[in-house]
Amino acid sequence: MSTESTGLGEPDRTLHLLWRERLGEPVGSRGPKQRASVDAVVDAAIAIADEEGMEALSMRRIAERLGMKPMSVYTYVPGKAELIDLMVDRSAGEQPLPEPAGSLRERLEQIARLTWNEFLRHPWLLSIDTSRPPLGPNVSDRWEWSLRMIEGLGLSDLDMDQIITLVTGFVSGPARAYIDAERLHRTTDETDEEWWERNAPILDQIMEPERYPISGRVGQAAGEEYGAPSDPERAFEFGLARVIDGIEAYVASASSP
Amino acid sequence: MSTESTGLGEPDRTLHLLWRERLGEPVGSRGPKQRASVDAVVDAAIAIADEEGMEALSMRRIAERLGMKPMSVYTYVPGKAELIDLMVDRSAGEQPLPEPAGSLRERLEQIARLTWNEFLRHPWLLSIDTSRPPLGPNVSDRWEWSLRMIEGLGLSDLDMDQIITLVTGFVSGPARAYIDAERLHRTTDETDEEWWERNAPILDQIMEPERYPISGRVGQAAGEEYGAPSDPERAFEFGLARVIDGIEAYVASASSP
DNA sequence: CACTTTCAGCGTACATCGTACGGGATTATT
DNA sequence: AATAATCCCGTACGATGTACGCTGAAAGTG
Repeated sequence: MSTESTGLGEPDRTLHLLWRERLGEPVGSRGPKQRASVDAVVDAAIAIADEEGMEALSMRRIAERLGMKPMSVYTYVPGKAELIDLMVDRSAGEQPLPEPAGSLRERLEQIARLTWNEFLRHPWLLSIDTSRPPLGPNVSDRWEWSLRMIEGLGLSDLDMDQIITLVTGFVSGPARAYIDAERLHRTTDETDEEWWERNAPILDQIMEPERYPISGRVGQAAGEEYGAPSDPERAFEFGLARVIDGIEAYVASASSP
Repeated sequence: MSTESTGLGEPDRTLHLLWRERLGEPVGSRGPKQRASVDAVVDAAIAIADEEGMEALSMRRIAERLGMKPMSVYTYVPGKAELIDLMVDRSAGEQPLPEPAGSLRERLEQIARLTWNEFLRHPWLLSIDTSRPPLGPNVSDRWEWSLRMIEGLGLSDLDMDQIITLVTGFVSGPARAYIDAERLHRTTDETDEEWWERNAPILDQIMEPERYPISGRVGQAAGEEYGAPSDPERAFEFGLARVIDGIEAYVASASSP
């Protein structure tokens, strides 16, 4: 139930693993051939996390998937903490990063949608504490790309940093809601209506309606409009539009005087 | 109360625990006196999570803190999952919810700062999947209060819902960064400069500067301005101002025509 | 060829976790 | 006094991450 974190492993060891492709492999190793590879381990881990969630990810399950015994995984990866860093960086490299083009609004939307897509592909990213992201090649490339999208607008370096942080940070909220709703539908056979019919009697008995007039009204309106308790995709579009409006206004006022 | 209802499963149990105070206790229990209480368990759990983080929270540690044996905790709480729901709802009730007053901007700020404070008091809230919040009394009160803060502006019910979601959702990003930075300072004896001096040589060797011109420039500018790798409190203020600007513009356009 | 060095793979073991089960101790009701 | 309910806890099970050290395969060296 508790969340995993990035950046917990040995920095030295982790960095060398993250940048292994651009560093060149150590040549002339003596022992037996490796049966697998770091990439195979990371792929297996991501596959498990995608299919069954982060709580199902264990070193033993990874080994099983690769046809090895548990301890053999440690031949490729120092531990679980470092493996998670590798998973995050690998996920960050899946989508192409197109050359900057279009209006500011279009560019910020592109950044946000890229992040959105990544969360939908790999829901487990949301159960990971990525506050201190691993400084791997793909994460770094993506950061550079994001900044390049808003380069040349007359913004200070600090403003650029804060704007990108705001846009990408915003996405996690609605993405969480989306993933959660989807998982609920997949896990249980219950429809939203059935769930509501099962819980409503208890809530009716417990929550005095006169204490929650606005929640009640808003909740009902939302339910009728969405045909569900929530519509995260819509929340994403709504929030994104507001955030970009705010940023546009700021850029206009910060670059003109 | 002792009905082993086949129709109602887990949510039933959790809801009754959450609303236990307003439901009234079952009177005339036969067995031995209880040595502790649900509140004592929840308090102990929150204390542990506050002091040592979510990963240190275990049923055994809670028992230890209460002077009982591990399995006795299950007398008060069905399991760890339910306990976490109780922790979240209890945390939501710590701060007073003042009557709505002031401009829209001031009100939205108040909502955001309340959320911000809550995350700083209880950092473990950030390592919890709160996408489907427990429908407890404090969480419900807070939701109602938030909606009441923007009632009467001519907004549709859906817009109200989405605006509150946006404002509170935004906070988690910078709060995560803040907590993480603070934890890093407390955990290690290293200053930011020492950390950088230790990692810079590796990064210099690995990351070709010509591939990351903007990141390099922005990172350096930020470092010099903040005297640290980041300044989450500033990011919070910056982002909040943008988000509210965007919402204000929307409210003006949505309520006038 | 024989011999040495190195390292992949894995068997075993340990501490820690959540919690199912069932039994003794304690109390209020009958 | 008998009965029924209920707290507390001893024991145990399966799962987790991973430390340690062995075995045998492959490469380098003579």
